[in-house]
Amino acid sequence: MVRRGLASWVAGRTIEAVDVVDPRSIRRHLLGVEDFRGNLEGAVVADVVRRGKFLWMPLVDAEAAQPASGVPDDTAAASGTAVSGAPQHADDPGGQPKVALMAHLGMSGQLLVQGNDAPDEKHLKVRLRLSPRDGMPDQLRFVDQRIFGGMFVTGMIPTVDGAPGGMSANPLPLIAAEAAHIARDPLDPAFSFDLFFQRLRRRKTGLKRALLDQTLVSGIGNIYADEALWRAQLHYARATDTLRRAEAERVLDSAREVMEAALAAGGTSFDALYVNVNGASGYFDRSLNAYGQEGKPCPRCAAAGIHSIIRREQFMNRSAHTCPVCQPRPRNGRW
DNA sequence: AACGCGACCTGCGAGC
DNA sequence: TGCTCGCAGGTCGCGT
Repeated sequence: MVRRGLASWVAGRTIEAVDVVDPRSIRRHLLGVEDFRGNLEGAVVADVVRRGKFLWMPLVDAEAAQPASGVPDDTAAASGTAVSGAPQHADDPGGQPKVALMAHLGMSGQLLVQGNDAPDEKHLKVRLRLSPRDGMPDQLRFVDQRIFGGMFVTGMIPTVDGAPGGMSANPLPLIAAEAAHIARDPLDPAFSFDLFFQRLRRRKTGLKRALLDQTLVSGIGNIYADEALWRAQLHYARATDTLRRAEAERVLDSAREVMEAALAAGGTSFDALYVNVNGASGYFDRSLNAYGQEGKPCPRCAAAGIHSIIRREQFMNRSAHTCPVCQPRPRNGRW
């Protein structure tokens, strides 16, 4: 929903100019702000791809544009090997993408498509001026209150499994190098439950810890984890090596439901395109059953006429919210 | 391999 | 009223 919306606005358009309003948001681009701009200006956005909380835009050269420069040699070489043999991108005027503009939205980041007359947002960090297109605003803005997120340019490398790198309309078996260590998220069509379950069972850890490990499954943060566990009626400390297949399916299905509900609420709330990986505050306000509900009745138990109060515990320097009745703590690390 | 923890950053609410 | 303080979140990197 989020990514699809963005792609329809920006894919195929040239980045004509880049304003870095706050260089702190370019922190992870090691070659600096000037190199960041140099890589983007003149490039064409080929697509918008998402994996977990990373969202990137593969870039191709405009036919008359200067080649991108300043990309580290190792990533350039890696992407070079990927080019041969990969299928040609249908809408790609300049060959296979070698680099991508990466955005991580962190906690509070947003990508906004805005017209030139829209006033700057208070926390505007980066402004991309796009080539004009009829009926569409001309700016893509990165807005971030807390600077947990950021933008940078990274190389494109082949995916390990040969499947598309992430969720996209025009998938290529390439992935932005900085996201290559991130597992597919449960909404990705190429997500493999079998692979996930196999790796989960081999872990000797607790279920929530595993859900938060982005190298095992991505897109699930503290809030989604608590909500998914509540829906699946599983405790956060449940040992992963005792988890039955049906239980793992249940918690993943629950995570999908939570993610979809949050994305649906977040992707449609503004006229201008509004992207916020955290999901809509509206969704959080209305639909949370466990997270942040300490001291309130468990909705499921209440519906069954049972009195039970959501409990909050310290966990991983964060918090874990559970219903003591319908998410009982496992005994002996087992059930 | 698993895991804990500090750092990063800023708005907000609690407490004084 | 105005101040300080602690907390919240995702990710990374380091130490164990």
